[in-house]
Amino acid sequence: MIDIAWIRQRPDELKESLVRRHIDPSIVDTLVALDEDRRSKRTLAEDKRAEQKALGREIATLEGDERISALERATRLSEDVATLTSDADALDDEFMAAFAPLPNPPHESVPMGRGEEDNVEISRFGEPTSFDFEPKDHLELGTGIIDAERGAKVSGARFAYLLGDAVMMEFALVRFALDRLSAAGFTPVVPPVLVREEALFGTGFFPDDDNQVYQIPGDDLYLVGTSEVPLAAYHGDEIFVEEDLPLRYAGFSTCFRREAGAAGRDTRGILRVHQFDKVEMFSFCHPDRSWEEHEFLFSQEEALIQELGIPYRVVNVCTGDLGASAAKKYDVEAWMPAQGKFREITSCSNTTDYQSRRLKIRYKGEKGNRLVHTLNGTAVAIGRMLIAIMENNQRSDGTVAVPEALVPYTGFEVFAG
RNA sequence: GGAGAGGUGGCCGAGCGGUCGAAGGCGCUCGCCUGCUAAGCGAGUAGGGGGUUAAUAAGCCUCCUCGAGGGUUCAAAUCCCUCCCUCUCCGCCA
Repeated sequence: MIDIAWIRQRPDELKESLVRRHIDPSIVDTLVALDEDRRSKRTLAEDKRAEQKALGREIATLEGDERISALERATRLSEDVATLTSDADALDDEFMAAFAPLPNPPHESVPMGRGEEDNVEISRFGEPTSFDFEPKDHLELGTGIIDAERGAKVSGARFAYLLGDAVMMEFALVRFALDRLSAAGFTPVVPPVLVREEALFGTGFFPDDDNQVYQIPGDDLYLVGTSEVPLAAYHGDEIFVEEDLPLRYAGFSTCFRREAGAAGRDTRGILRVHQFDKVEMFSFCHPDRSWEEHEFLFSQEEALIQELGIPYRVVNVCTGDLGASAAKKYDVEAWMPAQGKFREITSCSNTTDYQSRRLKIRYKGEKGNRLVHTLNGTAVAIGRMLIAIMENNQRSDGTVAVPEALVPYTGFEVFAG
């Protein structure tokens, strides 16, 4: 959720930011009018309520006829307060329903664009891997350690079993990421993956993306698509001491995504599945320093991929491809030899105060309590990283070389499907 | 799953229908005092919304919040209902 002050003080600026995101800016005029309306209604209701409270106090001191006539007046007042209040509430609801979905204004450095194709490449690392043989894809390489067929039998499409060395690789990657991130000041966390609706609303996934989320109907719980959700909500409704910022966490969790609307896309292998594990960075940071923090998180992200030796490029995600909560986002796209393409493998966002406002996460500063900024970035998305490693490090005999940095964690240097 | 107890400010804890956003204590902040420290004295110390203002400076006015949401009442922290959470005992369990 954005700051209401935008509506009141800088409506034109807000319109511009909506235009950049290809959203009809006329909503702003509606909201300005609605906002004035609701405030004047609220004032009316509050004045009447103040009157009621004053009379109530008086009644306590009255006796006899005086009391009786005061009670009569109070009854009428009470009715007035009830109607005025419910009118004001209705206007508030109407306003919030239109206001809450407004997306975070993009940072000035975010490129204009409609969709993924307009993201702007800003850097590259390494060279796309070349082979003197026909490279295989991860399924061919992992016939015995990635079982998508039985995954489908048991759970349906987009589910897979990981076995044997693939599992060892997963835990090696997790431990590798956690070790590096701990050293950089991140606290490792294993969060709950089943959360209440408020956590999803607070992080901006609801109401916009609710069709991507698995629900547990009997218990009013939802399976998270990323540990960003429980990590952000972890400090919900809290007020930090300014000196404690930034607070950095590295969450490990399974992630569940319905992938609604992705039917037919990336159906082969484990690139796009309903369930995968991921190490995610999350930071609660001082609002004046969130852009530095964004670069910092991203540098951690790059350091991990570089150490694993995967060729990649970085894109600055354009306005049309940015989620509602992000003011800016970098995606890392790893080179996928079997596809001959760069594919998204991690992403790193500054959501500024969009989440903290909804989740009420503040710090106590000299000028009073202010909202913190929150940021998130993928450290390692296991499935996709596994694909990148297998496909880039494959050898002509169908085996895969373990990246040097991972060998201390796997205990083996080569594996085969 | 069964039985019981409870959720009040940074913390402890009183209040059980009106003058209570809330006694008292601890902690913290500022000041005073004191060779230093400790002790002592005085003042202050929840969050949020709206209004006033050039101002998300101070101040002032006002509303909301005593786990959440409903209800009763002229009036609710206090009474009733639902839900959430915590604790104790029993059962079950990785």
